[in-house]
Amino acid sequence: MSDLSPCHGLPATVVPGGLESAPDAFVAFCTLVDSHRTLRPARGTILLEGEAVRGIYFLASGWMTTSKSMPDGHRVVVDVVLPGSFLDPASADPGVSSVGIDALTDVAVATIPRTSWRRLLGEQKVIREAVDLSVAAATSRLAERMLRLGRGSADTRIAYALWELCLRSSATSLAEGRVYHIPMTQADLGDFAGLSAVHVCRTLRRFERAGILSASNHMDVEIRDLDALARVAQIDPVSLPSQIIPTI
Amino acid sequence: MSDLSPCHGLPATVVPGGLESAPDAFVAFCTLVDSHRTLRPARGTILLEGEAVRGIYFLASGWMTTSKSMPDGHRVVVDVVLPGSFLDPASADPGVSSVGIDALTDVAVATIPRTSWRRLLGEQKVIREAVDLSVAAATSRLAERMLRLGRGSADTRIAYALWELCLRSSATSLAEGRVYHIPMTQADLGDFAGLSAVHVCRTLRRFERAGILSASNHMDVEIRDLDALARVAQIDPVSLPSQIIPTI
DNA sequence: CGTGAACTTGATATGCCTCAATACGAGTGG
DNA sequence: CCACTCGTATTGAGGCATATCAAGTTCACG
Repeated sequence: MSDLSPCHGLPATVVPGGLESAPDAFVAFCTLVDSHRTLRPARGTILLEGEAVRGIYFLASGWMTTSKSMPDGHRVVVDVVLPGSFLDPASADPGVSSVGIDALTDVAVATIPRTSWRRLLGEQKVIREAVDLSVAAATSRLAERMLRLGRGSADTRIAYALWELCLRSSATSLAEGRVYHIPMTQADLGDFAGLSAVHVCRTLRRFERAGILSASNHMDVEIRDLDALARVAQIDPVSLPSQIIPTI
Repeated sequence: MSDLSPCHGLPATVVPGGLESAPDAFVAFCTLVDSHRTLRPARGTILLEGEAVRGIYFLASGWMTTSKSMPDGHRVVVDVVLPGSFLDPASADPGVSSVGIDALTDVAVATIPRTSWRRLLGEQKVIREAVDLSVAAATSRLAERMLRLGRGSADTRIAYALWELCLRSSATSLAEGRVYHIPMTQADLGDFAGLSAVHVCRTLRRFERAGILSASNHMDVEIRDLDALARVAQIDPVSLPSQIIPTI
């Protein structure tokens, strides 16, 4: 869906797929993004839950999370945001954010004022379509994870989380023996999967003993038994990718 | 957000708010909806998870659910759909539904082909905006419930579910002593809140003994202690409505 | 080295699920 | 009018999975 492309001689910008074939839209998009691009450090807060929203976000590089918390302090990572993604944090009230945004790694992110954004969407049909597709994918992803949060065991939740992040973070498809890195602590992963950090750790160890995967060195993951992982995650490996990952 | 309005002399249609002030859009919308309107019986299946999607749905009357299931049979109600709502069941693959759709009550629902729908959105800015707002509200709602599914106790989940459904189903605001009906079984509510039907029952009884609410006669609910319910649900009664309910 | 963040592992408590039995209410047919 | 049935709700008993608390380890970084 996304492609690493140079953009106006500035540092490489990830742009939504499909734009290569529409030079007008491509240029308009890059101009807008580049004029609002900022850098933020890893582990920094980008937007607080309930805070005023200045516009939509486009993540050019790095990983971010959107999250929500309850008064008792419990937190859930609503979604993990990867490079090339749009993010509209607005709730039903367009001026109020429904989620908090945090940087997992150093990030380059553009905050695009809503008016400019709306204008661009009105003028460039290709971009409007890319955004609509991206929204559909995000919703499908939320639903998929909501299913596991609501009804899955800890095993299922962790297995699914690892699978989803592997799928999304790598252009190439999932394969046994593949090693990938997730820039999240076990506590983050717990908030993502609805588990305590301690139980994330136990579950990972159990997977490791069962020969399903290995996870070490701050979440370098190697999947050892793809079938077993799919079974535990309750995933259909064939249909899942096309449902949660937008295709060009 | 929605309003009961006569439409072309056909049975009353609920249309998105804001359209009254834009006669063109209003007529175009009603024409499209009415030409695709069908009636479905309560408890009937409208679309299966993974099935081919013919278009977007507009619910004119009645209640529906969107849901997902895991291979082991566990199910989650992703969202409850109320009259006046749009629903695009598409996943990242626009031809495949990410959720199943079921009727809770008798419903009047229009399945609008994606091409007609896209044309309407392109031509009528008001409708495009109403849809965008409705999508933002739905996403915010999902996030809010995801938080409780992932991290809340059974008490929190049920209290939140009841609060959300009361908020959304009544034009007037929440008030102590208000009685409202939820056309769902305890099993449905369990799938909505990520709990077994048995535990839904126990939780409701416990709430009743604690004087928080009464629920009888297949989910006629009366809220007796609004503050307690908000506390249990971990809700801010002031800010929640504007975040999950689109305003005209 | 010293410090702090992240991870690991153990012990304990409890919240929720599952199974099972029973009760209730609406609709149906005799 | 009653008997039957089916879906739904209620209540009890028991077990397991996960949270929480606590102690200890490892590792990166000063």
